Amino acid sequence: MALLQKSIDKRTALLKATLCLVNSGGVQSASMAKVAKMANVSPATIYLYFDSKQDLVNQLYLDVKTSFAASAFKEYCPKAEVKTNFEKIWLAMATYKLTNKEEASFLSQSDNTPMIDEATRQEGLKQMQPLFDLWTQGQKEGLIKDISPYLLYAYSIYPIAFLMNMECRGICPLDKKVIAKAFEAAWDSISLK
Amino acid sequence: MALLQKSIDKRTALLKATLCLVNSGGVQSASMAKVAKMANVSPATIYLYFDSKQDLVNQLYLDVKTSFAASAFKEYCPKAEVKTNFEKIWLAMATYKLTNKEEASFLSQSDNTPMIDEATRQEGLKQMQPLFDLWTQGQKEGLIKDISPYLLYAYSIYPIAFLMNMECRGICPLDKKVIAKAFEAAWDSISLK
Amino acid sequence: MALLQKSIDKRTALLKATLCLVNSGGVQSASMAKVAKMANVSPATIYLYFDSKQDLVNQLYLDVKTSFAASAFKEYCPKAEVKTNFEKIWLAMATYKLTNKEEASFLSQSDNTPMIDEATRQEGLKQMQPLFDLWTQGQKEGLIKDISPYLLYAYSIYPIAFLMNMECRGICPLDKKVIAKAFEAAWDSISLK
Amino acid sequence: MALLQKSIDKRTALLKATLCLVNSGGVQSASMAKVAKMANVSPATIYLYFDSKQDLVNQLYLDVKTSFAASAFKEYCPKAEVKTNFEKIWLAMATYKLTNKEEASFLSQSDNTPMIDEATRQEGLKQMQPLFDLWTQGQKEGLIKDISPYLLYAYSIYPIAFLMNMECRGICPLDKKVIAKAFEAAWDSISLK
DNA sequence: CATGAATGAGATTTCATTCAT
DNA sequence: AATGAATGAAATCTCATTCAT
Repeated sequence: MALLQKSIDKRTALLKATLCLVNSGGVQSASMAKVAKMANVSPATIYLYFDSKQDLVNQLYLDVKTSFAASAFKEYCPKAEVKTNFEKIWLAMATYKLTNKEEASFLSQSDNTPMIDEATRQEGLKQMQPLFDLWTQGQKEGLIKDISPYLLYAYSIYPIAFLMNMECRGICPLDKKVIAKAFEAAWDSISLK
Repeated sequence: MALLQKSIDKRTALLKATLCLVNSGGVQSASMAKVAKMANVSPATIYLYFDSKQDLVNQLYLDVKTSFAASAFKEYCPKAEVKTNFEKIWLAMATYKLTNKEEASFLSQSDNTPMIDEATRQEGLKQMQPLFDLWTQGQKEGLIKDISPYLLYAYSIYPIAFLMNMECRGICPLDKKVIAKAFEAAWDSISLK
Repeated sequence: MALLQKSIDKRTALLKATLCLVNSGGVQSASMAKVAKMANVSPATIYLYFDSKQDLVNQLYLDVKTSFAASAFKEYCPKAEVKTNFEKIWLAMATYKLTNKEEASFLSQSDNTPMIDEATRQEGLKQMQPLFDLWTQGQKEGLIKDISPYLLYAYSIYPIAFLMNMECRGICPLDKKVIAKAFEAAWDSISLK
Repeated sequence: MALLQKSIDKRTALLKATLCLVNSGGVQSASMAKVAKMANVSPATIYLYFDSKQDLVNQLYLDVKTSFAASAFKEYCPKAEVKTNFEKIWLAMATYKLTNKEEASFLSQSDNTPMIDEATRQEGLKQMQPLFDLWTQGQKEGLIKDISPYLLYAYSIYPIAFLMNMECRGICPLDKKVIAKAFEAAWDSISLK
């Protein structure tokens, strides 16, 4: 058990190191040697936890995406109203991205780069299922536009990533007011009327 | 003249090869050797046209961004109405991205990856100036929400990239109907009322 | 222990290979690939022991200079007479250069070439301190001309390198008689009377 | 004739550029491209004047050695006394090295480095013939020690190079007094009594 | 379980040289 | 005579991965 604990710590340290390095210089700058050094282990040790660099990055992606989804849907309540639920989820997502900038930045890189396996990406997408369900419900109730969930995602969720990037680069600070305006825009783009 | 022409051809071939390789596997997989081979020149020749790999990628970014902007603003007419102009620009952008998928895919990668110099990125941003001007005008006329241009961009322009990615991966085909719906969502997100 | 021993062996083999290659064709002809092959390791292995080619050459310089100084001053005895001491040192130096031609040849190259860092060169110079001290003592005792140590070095020590070069090129063989004459010339150039 | 003149200028410019570059970073840093640029010609032009890089360096060596010898023996008068003649030559050499530091530095590099062909080096050595003749004369007259000319050279001429190097590195400035002391040491090392 | 050492393959970049003009 | 463009070969250095311990 002590050993297992230790192992989990190392796995976590390795993922954390990878996250940090990929963020600051892309996948190419996250060499296994640097990852190992930052996680205070030997390069060889990485291969006890991951099959390859590709596997390391994929697992990181899944881990982060899962933690992102967990945060997003924590307060999701199937019985509540659609808009209320959407707002909760949207805010939770925005909050997660503001609070966990490294993770957010990594996800936005992964989404636009061939660095993650297609299969893994699909796996990550499944985590968003509750949101898709909510939209279907909203469409049935005539609250949300009857368009493809990809459009809904593109207009109501995806923009958050752009705003995050701007914030991280110091170009556009995100305070509560801006967040509120952003949510408004998100809702306006997908809601009927 | 013959010499100069030849040179321009090679430069173009090199940029084209880089574009193609970066798209299929990220910057890291676009090795100078592969780029050279695909452009049918010796690796050493690349350095007659570009200072370094970084310079090659930066110049590609600027070239593509410039061609994108040229297409986007081709029919922009300062005297026309704001919404008409915005629609023209938006459609031109969408058309460009649908017609030049490689370029579009490259731009979306560049925007979320540390592969382009910050300075070069800023340079590229300037190309979007006419759009910013249009928004300012729209805000004065009370047609467009009084929010930061970054928000406007995030909600009305940035989503196009997401839709492109989905189309490229065969997940969400973009026909005229979807495009129309997308524009609607874009306009709804930023317009007043 | 086994590991450490092995490491020292490899470091030594790499330095030895570099020495040999630099001697036969200058720094430029001592490519990392050739050094690696001659030391029976992979090129990558070199970088486990040295930071860069520059570092490799610098360390070689320091190693050789140190071993040279060790030989030179082995029998140096502060209590003995100045001339006796000088003769011992001078002969030890000449003997070292005759016995270790590769090292001697390398040192004479280093001293006239921009291949060694200035800092490293200074470091190497410190090894000659006992000789400088001896000269100072000799000057106090009125045995040695009251001139800059650089002049003393130029006339009594530096010429050995020239003779070595000639010997190596088969131009001027150095037997005991010649050595004796050479020492005489050295002493005549720096001694008073 | 105009053409010939032009050619000589270019040859000179190329040699000058090579001299400068070899001095500041060794042969390896004097790439043909850099030499061409510094001489304001195309790389291809170099090959109209020299067969190869090796040939370029060899010819530079011979040119410099010849100009050095010309200066050294300008005032040499077979009828004058040995010591007078030697002093004239020695001073002319020292003066040349002080006045033409670039050339001097290059010569001292060439003499200790495998960068010059052995054949070319021999060729250069011939230029020193008048000095060897003078020594022979001096030995006959019982003024100069009866030792190999290589010893004589090593002790009376070679040290100048060392002093030059020190001066160039700012370690040991050479004023008239030091020069006088240096000559004294030179003469003491080779003269009888 | 953990590692330091080792490496073959490959990355970016430079170089001496040639050739069409 | 002169050149700018081009290049194959090679230089330095890095990397993902393995293996003996």
